Amino acid sequence: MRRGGQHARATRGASRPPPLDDSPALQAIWHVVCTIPRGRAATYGAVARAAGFPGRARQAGYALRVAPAALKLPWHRVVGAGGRIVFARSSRAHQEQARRLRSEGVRVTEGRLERGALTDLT
DNA sequence: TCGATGACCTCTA
DNA sequence: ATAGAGGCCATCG
Repeated sequence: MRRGGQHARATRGASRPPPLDDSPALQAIWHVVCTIPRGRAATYGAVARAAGFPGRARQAGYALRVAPAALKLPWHRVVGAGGRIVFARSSRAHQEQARRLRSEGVRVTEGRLERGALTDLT
């Protein structure tokens, strides 16, 4: 992928945690997403943490965003803190995510998942 | 190089 | 419950 054709190799400072744009990092996140059991959901933060990137929830979202459709990830099982669907209520993605979750037996009301649907991946 | 922009989170008030 | 401030970091113009 590498959307803009930009190439970013370089400066892997040993001072900072490993960069996310490395394929292994993306795969680690994608893998974690695959481990979320059917009928449950995990937050972006939990996914990032489980993949070895605590505090980088935002990057978990990025990983999902750039994930090849061919991977067929259960992306709908990843939600915002507190079990909130992050997409705008009016958006197509929001409805699609709610639809998929409900089809797995998860109750979704007003963009919120029922308490208990969340798993911390620990 | 910089500033803005996100499928985000946590803490305070 | 809502709002703001900080923090995080890859991408893009």
